[in-house]
Amino acid sequence: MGFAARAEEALRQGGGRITASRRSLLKVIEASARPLAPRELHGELRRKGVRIDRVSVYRNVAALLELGLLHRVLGSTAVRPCSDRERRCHHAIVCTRCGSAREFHSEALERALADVRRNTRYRVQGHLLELRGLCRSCQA
Amino acid sequence: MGFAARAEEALRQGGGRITASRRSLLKVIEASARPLAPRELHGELRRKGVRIDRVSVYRNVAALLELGLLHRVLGSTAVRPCSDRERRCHHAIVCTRCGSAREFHSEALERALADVRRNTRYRVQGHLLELRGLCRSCQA
DNA sequence: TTCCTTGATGCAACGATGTTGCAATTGCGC
DNA sequence: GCGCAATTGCAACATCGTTGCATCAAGGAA
Repeated sequence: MGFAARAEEALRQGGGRITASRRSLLKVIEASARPLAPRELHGELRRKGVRIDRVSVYRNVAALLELGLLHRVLGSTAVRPCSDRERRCHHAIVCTRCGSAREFHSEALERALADVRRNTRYRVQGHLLELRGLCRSCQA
Repeated sequence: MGFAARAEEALRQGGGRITASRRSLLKVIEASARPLAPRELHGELRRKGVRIDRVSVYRNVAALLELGLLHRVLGSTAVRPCSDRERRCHHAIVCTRCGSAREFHSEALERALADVRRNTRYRVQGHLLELRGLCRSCQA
């Protein structure tokens, strides 16, 4: 199931409504190969002729983050759809040139993190992890 | 060598000058147990009677980041001193309650990251990693 | 289909944060 | 001390995100 469809379902289940602007927003997020910041989302929508206020973009992005449907790229306000099978711990690698993102999962990494968790005096609640690099096509 | 001393040395080597406000800023950063955002640094300095403009705080923080003397906490503008032995790859764990930060190093983690690096089609350039949790005293 | 409730939107105003240009100041090598 | 250039302070500006409130419209009920 695509991101937009999943999001609509989740919004509905939370007592939300599916408006035209919302649908357009979800479509833009789904269609983008790279994470987009609220202002970029707004610009993209306007370019497409969708008349939507930037406030609504902010509010919708906030709602989608709240529902766990979006991830925020570390150190930026850009967001991207969470992977479909979100239960496992996923991390992302973001292209420093074009901004495209891919999620990955590594058992070894999970084990190493669990290790760190055990060896610290902190009570670990979570972690932020993101790789940076050049994607396949940007390596040319 | 403390952070302030290291920073003064690095600034001097880069052709910089050591002004009174700079010295105070470095002292505040060094003395703080937790990462501070520019506006917090400014507030702290004013509270101490140091007359400094917020613009100067921004410019100095930028310079120190540029020199690799400060780290920025992920997802915030707060900064903290880099560890003295900065050559090894260090990561931080930040207390979600009081904001205090500790650096840590894990061989297993490094190995796991190297593993991920090998298994992706991206040409990895770097990574962002930070743990979140409760420090010893905030667990009470 | 039409009505009605209430969530969603647009607008305007505001607040916080960070930046830039420029004149005045001051560190520091001479 | 002197003078150059780095640094600072000030003011104005740009960006980004938020809030209050009146209006609109989604979608369930009749």
